[in-house]
Parts: sequence; structure tokens; C-alpha cells
Amino acid sequence: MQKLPHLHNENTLELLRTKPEDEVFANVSATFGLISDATRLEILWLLCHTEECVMNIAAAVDMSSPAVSHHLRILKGAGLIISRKEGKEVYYTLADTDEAALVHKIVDAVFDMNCNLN
Amino acid sequence: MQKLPHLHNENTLELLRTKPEDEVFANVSATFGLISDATRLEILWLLCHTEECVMNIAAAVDMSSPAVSHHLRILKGAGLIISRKEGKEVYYTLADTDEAALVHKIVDAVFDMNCNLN
DNA sequence: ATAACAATTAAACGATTGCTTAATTGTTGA
DNA sequence: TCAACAATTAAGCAATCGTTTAATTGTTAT
Repeated sequence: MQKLPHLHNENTLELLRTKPEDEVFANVSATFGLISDATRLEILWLLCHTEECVMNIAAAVDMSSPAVSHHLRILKGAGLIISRKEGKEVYYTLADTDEAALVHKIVDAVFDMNCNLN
Repeated sequence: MQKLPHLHNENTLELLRTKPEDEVFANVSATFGLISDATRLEILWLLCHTEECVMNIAAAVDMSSPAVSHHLRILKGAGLIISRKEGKEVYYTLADTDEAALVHKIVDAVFDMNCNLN
């Protein structure tokens, strides 16, 4: 990307030189994709505040355990949550990482904006 | 949601009483959905920093104008960007609202975390 | 051993999403 | 008036996504 069809804004040309790589946009959008589904967001919200087993998570979000398992897999694959096995159960909670903390903060901020007590 | 299959965590029951309505999760996840697509995120990133016409945006993100028009429609529908018509061209830029400012801030934060100068 | 239960995996599906091509609207300048 | 151009809209399509049902793995208690 070097040539623009029109040139009404000097600012834009300079800006394009600082534009991040496509890969960065892909990574960042993938992070937002993790919380772009209402069910997954609800699960993550829960795990930001407690540690729970799959059955309880499923009951809390009113969804089947395979469905919940699927979402947990995605969140875990992204490193946002961790799991711990104890007996028959697997307990999930938010990962203790900078990325997870940032996502938590971001989620809270948007909940706040949607003006709910939170 | 009142009954949990198991009860290993007192915390959870109390937490569930403070859980936001389903509608809130839907709204918040929809906001993240806006920036969960790499192309749309790239367009929004541009419009956070400049004002441009459709053709220039299309050139900058290397995509057809119908495709860009489609994304602009979604972002505008959500109130994140505004448009201004001048002659044959329509110029888009970030909306001057609290919500748009928050999204901008959030996007910047995640770009930072992906450790790119930004 | 086996029965009960928690969790995951797999296959199938319906719905949504993002892009393409083609047609349409609206504006400017010849 | 007409030709060129910017933008939007519409229809169609492939790919992705989220859920369901069914089967499977693994653990505990009888």
C-alpha cells in the first residue's frame, strides 16, 4: 500500500507508514473474537470472579456441557483461562497473566459503559 | 438460574445474584464483535487517526469498495463512526462519543499488549 | 468388576458472516 | 445531456461458527 486514489488528507499518507502489520490486526481481532460471543463472554465473566467445574458453569449459563466444554476449550487455547483437575471434575478459572488481566479490565470497562452496576 | 449441580464454592452462589442480564452480555459481546474482524479493525484503526473517503480506505486496506462499504455500514450502524458527504465522496471518521472513545482506548491497549510500538 | 457420573470429543446441522460480481443511485464536469 | 466516477445496494456463495446429539474417556464408589 503506497498509492492512494485521492489525496485530500496529508495526514493519511504519514499515518499509513505507521500502520501495523496485517498479522497484528489478525492477532488483535482474534482476541476480541474470544469475547464477541455472548455465551463465551458470560462464561469468561464468571471465571473472572470464581473458579468452577464444567457442570456448574453449564448450569449458570443455562447451556449443555458439550457446548460449554467447547467454549472453555477456545478460551483455554487462547491462554485466557486455566484448568485444574480434581477427582471427576475439572475446575476452570481466569489465567494469572497480563493478557487475561487486560481482557478482564476491558470487559469490565465495556460493562460499565453499558451502564450496569457491575 | 438458582440451583447448581454441585457446591464447592460458596463464592459462586453469591456471584450469580450479581450476574448481569442476558441482554447486557448480548450488547457487550456485540460491541466486541465489531472489532473481531481483522479488516473491520484495520478500517477502524485508520478512522481513529484520520478522515477518509471510501476509495482511499479501500486502497489502504487493500479491499474492494463494496466490501469496505459493507464494513463502514456496520461500524456506522453501531455509532462508532460518522460520515460526511462532500461532492461525489463520502468521508468517514471516528464518532465523537464516549463509546467510540472507549473502543479506541481499548483497541490501543490491546495493540500495546501485542507489543507493537503503536 | 461394574455402575454412576463428569468431561471431552466427534459428526452433523443450521445460521451467520464476509466477500464477490453486478446493478443502481447520485454527483460532477465536459 | 451525457460520460465518468464515487458510493451503495443486492444477490449469491463459500467459509466459519455455535449448538445438538451421540459416543468415548476417565474417575470414583459400590
